[in-house]
Amino acid sequence: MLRMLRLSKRVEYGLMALQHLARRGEASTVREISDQCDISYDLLAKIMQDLKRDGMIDSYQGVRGGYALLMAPNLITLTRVVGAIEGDTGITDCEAGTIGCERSGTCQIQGPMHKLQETIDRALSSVTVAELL
Amino acid sequence: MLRMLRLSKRVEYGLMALQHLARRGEASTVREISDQCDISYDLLAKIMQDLKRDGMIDSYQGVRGGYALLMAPNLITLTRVVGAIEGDTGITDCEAGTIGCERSGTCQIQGPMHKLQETIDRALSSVTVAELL
DNA sequence: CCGAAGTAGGACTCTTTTAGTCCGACTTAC
DNA sequence: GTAAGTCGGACTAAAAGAGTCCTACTTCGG
Repeated sequence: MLRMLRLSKRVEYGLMALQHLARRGEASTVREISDQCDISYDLLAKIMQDLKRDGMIDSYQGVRGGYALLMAPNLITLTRVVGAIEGDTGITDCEAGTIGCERSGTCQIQGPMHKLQETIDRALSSVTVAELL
Repeated sequence: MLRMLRLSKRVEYGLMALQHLARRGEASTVREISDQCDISYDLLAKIMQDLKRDGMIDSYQGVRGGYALLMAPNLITLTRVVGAIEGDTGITDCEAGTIGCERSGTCQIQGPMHKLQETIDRALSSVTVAELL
């Protein structure tokens, strides 16, 4: 019913996958992870590509290929995972900073919303993959 | 483009309306607020009803009617506004607690997500309408 | 050098949520 | 009794989210 203020499934799946990689010390295939975590293979495959593009994991192609962590789990913040998978987010249009909010002249809640945004960012950056283990 | 982890427009509008009511000491009509804040009249009308149902504002019907604050601005938390307008929210399906997450047996990130949820709740309850003035 | 097991990635489709509109009813001051 | 309000249901349109499909390209092992 409600989706506001919610993490996307893709971010959830990304976190699960990172957790899996961190627990297992070595590389895993998408199939392995999608089976164990019960996630759609195709969907997870895309997410892994996003995470790789960001640089927090690396990929090995061909048979016997897979993905492996490239950073220490305690250095991978939730902020970074969200950024890698979804691009920049923000509590409001303003904060997301995509296109200028057309109400910016009249809007009287920008300041407080900005402060709230900072608080939430702090919350997100305080959680790392290490916390998931 | 992106809506994840974002406040809904309805919550934004609700906050603007509450701010308006708090600044003006007396009752305002929906029309007044929707004009000044540049919000769709029909949409805002619905939101005001939600806020009233919650008890943070009261309504006066008939000509010369309108809405007025029923609580001190510093007692109206963002948590409460979100609750009044959207019902319960949560960072994940689990946390929203609507229906049991079908992955609850396998899911390995519940615990940490719960902690994150608490942090975000704390952030939301630390902001009140008084901060918007 | 071929095939199986991988990753890479574009283009879709289906569903849910959000935002916003429309309309008719009820209430009350003048 | 009518104009200016709130009340509230039903509806539509647009966008985001979740997931699928299909065709490459890469590489190990026989």
